[in-house]
Amino acid sequence: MLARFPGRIRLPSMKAQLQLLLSQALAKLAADGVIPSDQLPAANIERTRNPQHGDFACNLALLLAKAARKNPRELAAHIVAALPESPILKSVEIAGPGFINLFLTPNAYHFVVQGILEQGYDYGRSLLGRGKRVQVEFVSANPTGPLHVGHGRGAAYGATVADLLHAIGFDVHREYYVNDAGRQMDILAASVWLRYLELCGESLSFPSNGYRGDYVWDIAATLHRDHGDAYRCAIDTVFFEVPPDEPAGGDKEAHIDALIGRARELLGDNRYRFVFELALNTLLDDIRDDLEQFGVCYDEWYSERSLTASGAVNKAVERLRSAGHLYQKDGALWFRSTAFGDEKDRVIERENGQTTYFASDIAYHLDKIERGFERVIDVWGADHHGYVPRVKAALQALGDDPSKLDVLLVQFANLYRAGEKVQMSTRSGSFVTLRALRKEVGKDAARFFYVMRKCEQHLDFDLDLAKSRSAENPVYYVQYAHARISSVLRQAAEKGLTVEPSPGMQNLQRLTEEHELALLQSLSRYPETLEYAALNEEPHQLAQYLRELANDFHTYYNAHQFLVEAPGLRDARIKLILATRQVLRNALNLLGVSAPETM
RNA sequence: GCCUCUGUAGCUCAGUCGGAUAGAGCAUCCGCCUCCUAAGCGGAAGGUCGCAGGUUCGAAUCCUGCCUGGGGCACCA
Repeated sequence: MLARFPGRIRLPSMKAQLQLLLSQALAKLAADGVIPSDQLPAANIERTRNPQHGDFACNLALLLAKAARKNPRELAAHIVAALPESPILKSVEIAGPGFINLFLTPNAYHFVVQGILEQGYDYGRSLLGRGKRVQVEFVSANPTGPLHVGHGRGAAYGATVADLLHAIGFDVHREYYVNDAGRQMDILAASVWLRYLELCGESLSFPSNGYRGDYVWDIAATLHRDHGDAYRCAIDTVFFEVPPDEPAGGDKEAHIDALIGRARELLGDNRYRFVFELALNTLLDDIRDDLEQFGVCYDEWYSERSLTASGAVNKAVERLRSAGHLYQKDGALWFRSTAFGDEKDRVIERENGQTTYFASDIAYHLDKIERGFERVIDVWGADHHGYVPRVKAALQALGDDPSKLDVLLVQFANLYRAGEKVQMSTRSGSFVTLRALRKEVGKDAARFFYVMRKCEQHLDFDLDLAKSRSAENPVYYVQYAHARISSVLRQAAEKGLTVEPSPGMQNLQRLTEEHELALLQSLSRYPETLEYAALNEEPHQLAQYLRELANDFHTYYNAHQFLVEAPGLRDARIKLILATRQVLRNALNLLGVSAPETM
């Protein structure tokens, strides 16, 4: 669905047009021998903060002065002289130590409105990524319980990064790695079975290390409703010779492991498998549904178990072995990851013969590379950061380029209600689920708030603010701008005022008010903002931009009437706000936030 | 102890891979609706960019050291 590859040729953005002019100037100077022709720098320009410095400023002369053996101002004069003519360039000035300040014509901005109206949904999108294949793996929470608010941040962040990359022309593959193997899943299966036994009327002491959430009861109830006593065993046989639990002075791990073993033994393979699958599928369905309602979709759900079944894990282990990176110690099989920068070696296969989670992960990442992704992005919780060096070490040991893998670490999100931090703990089961958060603040606010901060920042999520229908709430603020424009357009239609269908330039030249120029300037910034946000995996840049754009619009709204008598000016203003609405839509859409027509 | 993220206005945070006078939103104070949604707008005030050195034309940004806070250092996933 989202894999649709952008087909339409887009106009270069305002910034790209200027950069082209500057690189042409540089090429000319290089040909004339004014500057060294080797390693020409990219023609970087930036928006100025001070309008007296023009619309864009360029520091090329400062950067090249040394290599050209000229003083910066002199070199700047050469660059300016070499600049080709352009209809968007009004004037050029050399300022300060050697900055080249570029002043644009009013028409340059009027072209922007025209471009937005012509390109619509595609405005801001580009082909920069050249269809390069990128995989983005995110959330990948264990299906041992519903998603909580921490996963929510990874979901919003990962989905937005993927959408941003797609928007600038990458071929993006979104993937969820399902940890459907391993001990945690067995603990879940055992927990469900024990709750089921309780529903059958058995009384028992629930293991301290088992899963205690209500959803475990729900799955057990399903099992009991559909299958009656078919999975029931006498409680004495279940706990017979099981080592004591922690509260009874024993070891909780040994206790739960023994219970898992007993479940397998008493139920037999088929019946155990059934309980296990019921639990897994119920939770996976729940997670899938949860994410879907959060506007987060995947191209693939990749099963950890399939890696073992297909022999991929063994293959990865064998490749490491034959390359001489494995050794035996203390009965276990170790990977010498320290040879590739990790701080200690890691176990691949445990003493009991089972491969570790790490072994699966090596196989998984090897598989990602083998599937032909030129770039692999993993979005992990920051608590997993210690895991990065060993995965990269494995890729390197296998002869792959570890720099293809980019691990983005997302810091924790704390919820605040009435100024107080909401206490959460997995152990007590008191964590807040993503579903509950969505129900409380809505999808739009949740998506927006999650990506408002850069991912390495701890996020303080103010629930009251997210719910408030006021100007302080950035989501409402931005959405309100969209609704306001829609409202104006409705009234224009009611009054029978039509907009010229052609996005022609004539009337746009009437846009000369200060507020209009500010709005035009913001609209022109959208493509470069999107590109920057995507390349740096920083959705918050887009959120920030939306607030600024909405602010420019609200200011304009308060200062001027749009539906004025003069038809030419009215047409121009309507086009301007139409363009504004389009950009608001495009950006909100990329963040997974709706753009309402009314509020 | 080691690794990692963080420290910018009273609070929450931006700051475009080194640029010109460090920005925004809250909160505080002062203003703006007979007018397209006041869920809005304008203005004022607010700063030793954690601290100390270094790199250079130029540092909130890069390097080193120290301090503060979060997280991580399993034959768990």
